Parts: sequence; structure tokens; C-alpha cells
Amino acid sequence: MVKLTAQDRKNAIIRAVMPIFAQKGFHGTTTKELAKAAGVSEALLYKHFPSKEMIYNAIWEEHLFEDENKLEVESIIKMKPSTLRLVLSVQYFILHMAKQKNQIFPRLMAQSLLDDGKFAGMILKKMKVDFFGLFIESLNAAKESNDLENVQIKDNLRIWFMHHLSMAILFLNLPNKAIINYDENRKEVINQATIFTLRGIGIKQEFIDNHYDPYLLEKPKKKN
Amino acid sequence: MVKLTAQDRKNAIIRAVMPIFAQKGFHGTTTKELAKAAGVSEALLYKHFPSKEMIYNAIWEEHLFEDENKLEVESIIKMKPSTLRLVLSVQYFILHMAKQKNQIFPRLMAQSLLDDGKFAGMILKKMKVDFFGLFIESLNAAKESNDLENVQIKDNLRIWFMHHLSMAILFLNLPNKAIINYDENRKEVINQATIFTLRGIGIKQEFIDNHYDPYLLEKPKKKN
DNA sequence: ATTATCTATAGATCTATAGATAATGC
DNA sequence: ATTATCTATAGATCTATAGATAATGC
Repeated sequence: MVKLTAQDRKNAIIRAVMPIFAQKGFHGTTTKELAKAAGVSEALLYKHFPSKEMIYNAIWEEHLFEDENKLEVESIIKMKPSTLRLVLSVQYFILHMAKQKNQIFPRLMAQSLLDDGKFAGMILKKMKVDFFGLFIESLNAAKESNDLENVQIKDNLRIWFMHHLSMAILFLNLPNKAIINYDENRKEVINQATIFTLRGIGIKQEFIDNHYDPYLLEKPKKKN
Repeated sequence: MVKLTAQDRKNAIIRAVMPIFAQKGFHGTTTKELAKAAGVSEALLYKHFPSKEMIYNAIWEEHLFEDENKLEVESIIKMKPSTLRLVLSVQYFILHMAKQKNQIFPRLMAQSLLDDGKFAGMILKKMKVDFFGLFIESLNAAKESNDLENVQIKDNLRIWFMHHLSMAILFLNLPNKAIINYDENRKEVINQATIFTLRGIGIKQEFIDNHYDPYLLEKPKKKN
């Protein structure tokens, strides 16, 4: 019988319980399963949380503030705004979305959308605050460099559509058994989705042909 | 106490129960709610279906074979394959996805993706069988007319990405309260998503500028 | 006579709590 | 002494069924 401080146990429960809720959803999960996953009795869950619902809410709070869900875009942010930076940002964003270690994020996202969307909205708002500046800046630079077609899409929407396509690919990849046969391996699907997006946001074909390199972001980092 | 034939009652139950399952999901729905929605006793549900799960499965079967979920693309199919037909097909597809009367389809889709994806897979397969031919045909015609950029995306993927973007927009629209502020009305979002897609699948900007008309499909039909 | 339907309820399971016990820190 | 944890269980709810009753068709 291991004793943790209240705060530690609370955190331990949240971490342990996240994948269960993500997998089975709120109603599909029983407090018995939660207790088992956390390695404690059901009673203890209720000592730390007033209800099953509050545990569910807690995993969201936790997820929202987890650092590992942030994009590591420092090297891109450091670049001077340019069309190339735009391309790299798109490329990085899509890769990052596709390469989630586990399915917790997309599952919780989909569950929130089927529910009241409150948490999905918070995540999207956070995303907008954190990254849209980077993209808008680069879009403007690309415009000035004459690397964009004169496309009638608002800047924000270009970025949202990039996100939406990535998200859909994630969602469709949730089931264990592939439900779409793309006739291409996953890497290639991501690559082609990136090209689709680069065109979608308005980048001229010529620039894509000359500067987009699907393997660029895979090269080993020199710095850690 | 109204008596229907077994088959009629079975169908009536399925129809009545569909929106409940779509709204609350399998685990979030009780047989009591199902019975109430269908206007019958819980016992009767079990006379017609062996289990709650079989009712859930039945709504899927029903949905898969419902005619109203088919695209009415006859007028487009009749056209000779061409770049314009491609544009119209994309436009029509996205509009059709966006203009669902109710949320049953996208909700069931999302639920299936969170589950084993079996039914989502069946729907996507059906979609592929029914419509990909139309798009591929038109893509080939567009290539021959030199209206496509030389884009490194497989034909199938171009169509899938069109679908994916539409689906994501649908999913993000599920919650009652809008969770993304696009700064544009819905119609305009759909319009710009269409432009994004037309570019994404490779159509030259010049062709889009000259031939894409967001209001074309809204014009009143002459024939019924 | 046959079929559809309902009432009542069994049995299982689920959330949550009360009260007892074990571990920890001063 | 205090805090964390467990065992046991209450009370509600959920799925599913047994057996009685009401409607229908020949």
C-alpha cells in the first residue's frame, strides 16, 4: 500500500486515466476501470475528485497545459518571414499533427466535438494564439515576394483549412484497421497532403517545385 | 395501443432511435431513452432486436442504404468530362457535405471513427465506388486540356483530401456553439474551402479565375 | 388463433459514500 | 496525530426477460 501526497496521487490518477477516457469515452468508461488503470481503489478516486465527471474534466485541463503538445517551432520562428518559412511552417505543422505518439489528443478532440465542443474550442483557440501569427507573417512576406497567386481566401481560412485537413487525416487514422486504402504509405500521404495544402493556401506551383523538399525536416538536428 | 406489423415496427424503431444514438452515442444512450423515442416499451425493443447493440448496428445498416444520402449528380454526370465538370463536381461535393439537414451522418461517422471504424469504412468505400470515377474521369480530361499544374499528388488522394477537408468542416460544426470564429459566414467559408480544394487538386489559377462561380449551383433548377 | 404490446421485475453493474485500517511525519 | 488508502456496501440505474393482456386477421 503505497502512499503519495494528495497532489501527487491526483496527478498520478489523471495521467493514468487519460488513455482510458481517450479510448472509451466518458460514458464508455467505468469508475472501476479508472481505478484499475490508476492502481487504486474506486473510493480513493472519490477522495481526490468529487465525481467521475470532474476526473474527465481534469484530464482536459491537464492536456491543455501539457508542454509536449506544443510545436517546437523555434528554429522556424527564428527565420526571417519568407515564402520558404511559410512552406516549412506548413510542412512542420502537418508532420507534427501526423506524428502524434499516441491517439489521446485526436480522440479527446473528437469526443469533445461530439459533446459540447468546449474543450476542442479551447485547444483550437490556443493553437490560433500560438501559431497563426507565424503563418500570417510568412503569408504576407510570400505575398510581397510575389510567390502567392491572387487567391480569394482570407489568410485565417488558409491556415484553418491546413489544420482541418491534418485533423481529418488524424481522425480517419484512429481505428486500428485502416479504413481507407490510399494506395500509398503513410509518409507519402502526408507528403502529398502537404503539397495539396501548399497549393491550397495559394503558393505558386513554381515555388513549390523549386523549394519544397519532403525530406527537409527529417534531417538530423545539429543542435539538441 | 397501436399495433404495427413486425417489419413496420422494426423500421419505426430504427428511424426513431437514429437521432438519439447519433446525439448521445452508444454508451451515452439508455434503452429507456430508446424506448421513449420510439414510443414503445423497452420490452418491445427486445422483441424486435436481441440487444441494444443490435439496434445500434441496425441504424447503421439503415443509414448505409438510405437514398437521401446519395449525391444527386445526374446533371453533372451527364456532362462530357472536362475541367469545368471537375470544378462543378468539387463544388457540388463540398456543398452537399456542408448542407446536411441534420447532424446524424457526421455524428455517426465520428462515433464510428472513435470505435472500430467499421461503418465509417463502409461509408467511405461506398463513396469511393459511387463517385471517384466521376472525378478521375474529369481529372484526366482536365489534364488533357492542360488546365492542371503538374502536381505530384495521386488522383485518388486529391479526391480524398477534398473529402477530408469537407468532413473536418462538418465535424467542427457539430457543437451547438461555434468553436471557431472564422470571421466569415458559413457560406463564405464553404466557398473559400472550395477554392482551396480546387487549387489543392491542381487546377490552374487561371482556370479557377475564369470559370469558378460560387453561385452557379444555387441557381434554381429548371427541371425537377 | 395469432401476433404485438405492455407491466413488472430480475440480475447485473455503476457511481458514490461510510467507516475501518494502514502509512507517514513531527 | 494526521493523512492516505482500502473494504464493504448502499442506492440508483441499466439491460434484458417472463408472463400477462390487448389488438388484429381469418
